[in-house]
Order: sequence, then C-alpha cells, then structure tokens
Amino acid sequence: MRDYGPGHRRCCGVGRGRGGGRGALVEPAALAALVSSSGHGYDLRRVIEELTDGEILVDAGGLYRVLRRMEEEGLVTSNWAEGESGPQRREYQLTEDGRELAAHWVAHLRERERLASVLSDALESALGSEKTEK
Amino acid sequence: MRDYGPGHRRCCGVGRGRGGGRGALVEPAALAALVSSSGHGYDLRRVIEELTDGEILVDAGGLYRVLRRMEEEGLVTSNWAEGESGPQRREYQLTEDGRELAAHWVAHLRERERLASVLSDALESALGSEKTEK
DNA sequence: ACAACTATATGCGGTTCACATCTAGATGTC
DNA sequence: GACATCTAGATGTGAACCGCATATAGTTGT
Repeated sequence: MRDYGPGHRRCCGVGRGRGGGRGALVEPAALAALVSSSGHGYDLRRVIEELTDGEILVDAGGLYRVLRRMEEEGLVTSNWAEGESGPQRREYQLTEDGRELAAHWVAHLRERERLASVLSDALESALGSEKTEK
Repeated sequence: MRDYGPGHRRCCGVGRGRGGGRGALVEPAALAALVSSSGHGYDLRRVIEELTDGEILVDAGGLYRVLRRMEEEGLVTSNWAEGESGPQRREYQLTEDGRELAAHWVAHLRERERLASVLSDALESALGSEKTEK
C-alpha cells in the first residue's frame, strides 16, 4: 500500500522500498571502493563514505548482497581472512572483469548524470515558462 | 524506455527488469510533459521525447500505469475526450499538487545528478591513480 | 554479567521498469 | 471483403533495486 501516513506526503519517490529512488548506486559504489582499496565488506562502507564525502551511505545488508552477487558474476573474489582476531572477515579483491566493469560504470554514471540534467532542465523551463504566461 | 540495441550484455545494470537502472524517470518525465502541455497519454510520450531531445523514450505501458497512479494520488485529473474520431482518449491535466511535485522533482533530479557526478568522479580518480602505481 | 561495537548475513516488502501481449477504433490497400 | 497498420489505452510478467528489521558471533569495555 501507499500509505505514507497522515500529513506525510510522498515526494519524488523518496522512501522505503523505492528501489529506483536513486538508481543502482550500490554496485558502482562498491566497485569504486574496491578499486581504491580491497578489503572486507564492513570496511568498504567507510571507504565509500569517504570517497564520496559522506554523500553515499550504503546499507550494510545490501552491500553484502551485492558483493556476493558480484562474486557469482566473477567481478570479485573473496576469501576468509586468516590469523586475525575479531569476527571473521571476508576479504574481497577485484578481478580483471571487475576492473573493466568499473571503467564502464564511469561512462554509465556520466550518462545518467546527463539524463537527470536534461530532465531537470526540461522541467524547470516548463515550470518557468508557465509562470510568465499566466 | 531506451533502446540499448542488440548484443549488449549485462553492463552497469542495463537490461530488462533493472528497475533502478537509471532511477525513477517516468514520473518526472510525465510531469514535465504535463506542465508544458496537457494532453493524452500516447501523445505525452512524444512531448517527453521532444522535451529531452530524444534522450528519454518512455515505455507506453509504463506511462499509462504511472498516469493512473498519479491520478490516484491526486497529482493529475483525467476525463475521456468527447466528440472526437479515433480511439478513445483520456485527457490529463495537472492538479496544483502535481505542479508542486514537479517543482520538487527539479531539486531531486539535481541532487541525483550530483550523486552520479560524485560517484563517477570517485570511480574515475580511483581508476586513474591505480594506473600510475602500476 | 551486560552493553556496545564489529562483521556477515537473511527476511521482507515496496517500487521501478522493460518487454510482451491484448483490446478496439480508424485508415489505407489490394 | 480481407488485410495490414496506426493510434490509444491497458494488463501481465518477472527481474532487479533498495531500505529497514532482525539474526548470529566474536570482541572489547565497564
């Protein structure tokens, strides 16, 4: 159901479960983190946060899911870190495929950036010209 | 929505069913079209295409779904066009709420644009600095 | 003993979207 | 007439994304 509660209005697809709210960001964010420093999942969250100046905070559960999927797809490899104290860690490394995909993501994100720009320009000018004709 | 052509395997979340591939674009695109010219659904597709210089092509089925959902939410109103030849047309008009939401979408799209920019910058610089150290 | 933190993982549900398919009226062609 | 095609609206299906909650362990601090 689409009940956002009383007096609480839905705005621009922001909210729980809105998968497409920002588009697929977790995968490219994970790739970015892994390109700059391989490591374990929990830490990658911090790397992502740092890389993006705190703009992008990924959900831990979602990140683990994405990492496992990427492993299935041969984009990363993992192994349990040995001889360490603390909880078990699964260390991830990028594969060559993963590195290639990361490069593709750059172009893809630029394209997405442009689409958002084109659309917001269109919206803005439409709203603007409407005002003048009133 | 967009035709990525044949022979394009999974890359950067492009493909069927990837809901979040580019984020929610149909709703804001529909709003943009309706701000600049109210009309019926099938025609709004063309308006969207024109507004975005052919960059954004929405799926007809998806557009109708979005329009009906927006009507449920009070963002648009519709009525069957009368006294016309051809197939029945449902004419849509923006409500005041819809106009407000359109304005919100501008800011939201700008934010999304920035996020994509931040992330692609991060990815690019990570890939770049990796190359130098090799 | 208990709380808090690190680390990995699953469950759940809502949402977006592309592709295929369906109905139906209008129009054109052979 | 039979047919293909275009316009117009609509549903079915299923993949994928994501936020939030919760579960499980080990570690560290009080």
